[in-house]
Amino acid sequence: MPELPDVEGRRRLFADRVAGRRIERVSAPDADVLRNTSPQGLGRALAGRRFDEPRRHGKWLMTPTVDGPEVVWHFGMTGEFVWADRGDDRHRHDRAAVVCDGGELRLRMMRKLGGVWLVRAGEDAAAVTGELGPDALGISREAFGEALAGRRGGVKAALMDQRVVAGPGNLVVDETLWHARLHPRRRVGDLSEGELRELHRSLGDVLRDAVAAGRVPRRDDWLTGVRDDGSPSCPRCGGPLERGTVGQRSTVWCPACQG
DNA sequence: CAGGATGTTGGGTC
DNA sequence: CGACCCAACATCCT
Repeated sequence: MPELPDVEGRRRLFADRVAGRRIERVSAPDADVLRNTSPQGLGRALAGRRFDEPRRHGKWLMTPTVDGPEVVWHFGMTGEFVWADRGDDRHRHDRAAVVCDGGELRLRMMRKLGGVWLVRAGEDAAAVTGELGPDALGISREAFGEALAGRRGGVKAALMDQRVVAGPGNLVVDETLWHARLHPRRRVGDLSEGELRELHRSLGDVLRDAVAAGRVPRRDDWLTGVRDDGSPSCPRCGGPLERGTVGQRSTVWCPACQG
């Protein structure tokens, strides 16, 4: 699930339940999800410290400790946080846990595509995340225009590129293009000023509603609610939706609405 | 059994 | 360098 709204939901869980807690130790039955450290290394770096307020950039979550190192999380396609009582039975996909006073934070992740990184004080989380464009949530019309300026490829590929704007994933991008009535294969350079404005507005609408839901919601009046149907119909015009591959990703769009 | 799934990286080509 | 394509990663589901 994890696209920007899903990661924002995890950030909120962390802020509500984990920030301020004293860290006792780390356990990682699947040590390979710790990408640049070991269970022992992470435990030594964190034990005795307290988590500070988390922040998010795109699909990345940064959870600093007070005056100490920070932990950087990426959820891949299947990762989530679970706040559990200490010692509760582990789910088979609980890959790592940070044991705190009063509970433990689990990283539950079926496919191990995400991971956990340790960023020591003085190091830069950007070395882990790589280059990221401006966060897509609340991005201004001006910053959005600058991010897309000079792009020669298709609009779906551009919005999926985390170096252009950070946060949108496959579902959010399809949803945004459907809201904006733009075909996913349109070239960025061919979009009119009005179409760019509509694209920016749609991205904001989709992200705002999804963030409020704490995840990308399945809604009957959105593409998300029908895109997995056998023969999906457009929630707007009722016509048949089309499926294909755009920008190397499975894509759904309405051939009647999206010109 | 084959193929696909909300993500990213690293390789290669033009 | 930019755009695009593919394979790989790990696991479950249809």
